[in-house]
Amino acid sequence: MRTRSGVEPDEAAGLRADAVRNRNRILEVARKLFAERGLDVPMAAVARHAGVGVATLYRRFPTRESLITEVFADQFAACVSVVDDALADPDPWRGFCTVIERVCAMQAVDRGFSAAVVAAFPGAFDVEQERDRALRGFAELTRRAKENGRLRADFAQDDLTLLLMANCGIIAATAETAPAASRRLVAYLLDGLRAVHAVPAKPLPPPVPLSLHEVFGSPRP
Amino acid sequence: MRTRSGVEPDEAAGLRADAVRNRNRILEVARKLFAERGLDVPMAAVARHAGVGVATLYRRFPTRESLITEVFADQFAACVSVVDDALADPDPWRGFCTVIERVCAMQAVDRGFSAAVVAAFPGAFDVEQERDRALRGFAELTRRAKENGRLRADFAQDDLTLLLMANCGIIAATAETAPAASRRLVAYLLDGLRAVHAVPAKPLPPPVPLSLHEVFGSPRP
DNA sequence: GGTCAAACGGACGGGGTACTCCACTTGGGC
DNA sequence: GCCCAAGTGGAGTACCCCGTCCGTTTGACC
Repeated sequence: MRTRSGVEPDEAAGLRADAVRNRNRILEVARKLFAERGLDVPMAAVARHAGVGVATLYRRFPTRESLITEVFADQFAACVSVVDDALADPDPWRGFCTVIERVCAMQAVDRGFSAAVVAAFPGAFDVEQERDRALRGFAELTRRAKENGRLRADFAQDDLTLLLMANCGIIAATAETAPAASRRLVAYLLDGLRAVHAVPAKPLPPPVPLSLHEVFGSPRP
Repeated sequence: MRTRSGVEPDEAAGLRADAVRNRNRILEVARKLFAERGLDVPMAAVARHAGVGVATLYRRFPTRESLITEVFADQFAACVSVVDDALADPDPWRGFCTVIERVCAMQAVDRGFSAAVVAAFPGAFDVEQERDRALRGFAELTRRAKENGRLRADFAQDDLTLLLMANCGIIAATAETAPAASRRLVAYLLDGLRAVHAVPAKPLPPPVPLSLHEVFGSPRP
């Protein structure tokens, strides 16, 4: 798993020593606040908790999104490697389940990450790139799992998004029980996603094309 | 289904004619705005669209919650009768499915109602009472459906809440496609809820006690 | 140690929302 | 038609949040 700890490689290059220190404190604090309270923590609160003026925060991260994408870069990278691991599993169905279980679990312990996954900023180069890579990998995984006969054939790519949105809903409405609640939802869903050879239930309603960032598209006239 | 149209029975009693008129316009407008934009529409916006001063709005509905509960009273009542209908169905599993499908569909066409169901204000006499009645009916329904062997035995009461929260998550993250997306989620979930006689999947994680209003419990220090 | 660009912090203007106050208007009983 | 309590609208207050500006401090290179 690729990580960002150690000497900051790229973004912090050329910064003065105190600036790097502050930058790290900001990221650390933001990570914690986002995890606890979600993505709409006031910028001023982040600055205050980091023991830093707002100006410093804004100089390092001109927009809230830039802060968010940097904060969750590790987690997004982790998602990619979750998919990679799963692709290495000889049992594609087990791999498929693992991906969903692990990503949902990551969402459950971090309100901010949960929301970030669903919002999934267009324009954040890094994130977009990694997301696409993860999605391609996941597509391959579903292909194999269907071929293998364990995943129902009418599963659509966009159903992953559906699932993550649903999980996000549970996490948003839930406090310390989020992980347990999420696990239970996931268990039901995975059960619904199995190709059962018993009586097939009614045919599935048609798949829905879902972009991971149409959250921003809600009309506010 | 009990409805509130016609001459306002209780809440509007003793009001002057123009006051009643304004009250209705407020409710009408609020219903539309909540449905489109969710529950956090500014009170001033409601007043403006209703062609009324803010003071008028606040005199009739001192708190936002009082407005919300009044606006969605019909829908909550409709939920009760959905459950009642389902209890009348000789096939308890079909009844069970119908309840979930219909309530989720109601959520899907109304962002505000979707959020209101999950928030489900403690202290709103009416709503609390109706909710409990609906929950009791639903409990009876699940009992019968399990006895009948079509609903998996490890289904817990609180799983309904889980399901509604998940559905709410999809609706919040989705625009005009909400109903279609919701239908698909529900189909998967109901499939996962069936008692399949084929290979049983892994045992379910333990049930989670969920109150329908712990949304307000998120700590903000 | 001296220099200076980089970095800093807090004050500030702009915009938005919740809720109240008060001078004016009006419905409806007489 | 008169009267007055009920009703009304909009201005006003008190927040909270975003993002910038500017006078001051400090790290790093000489």
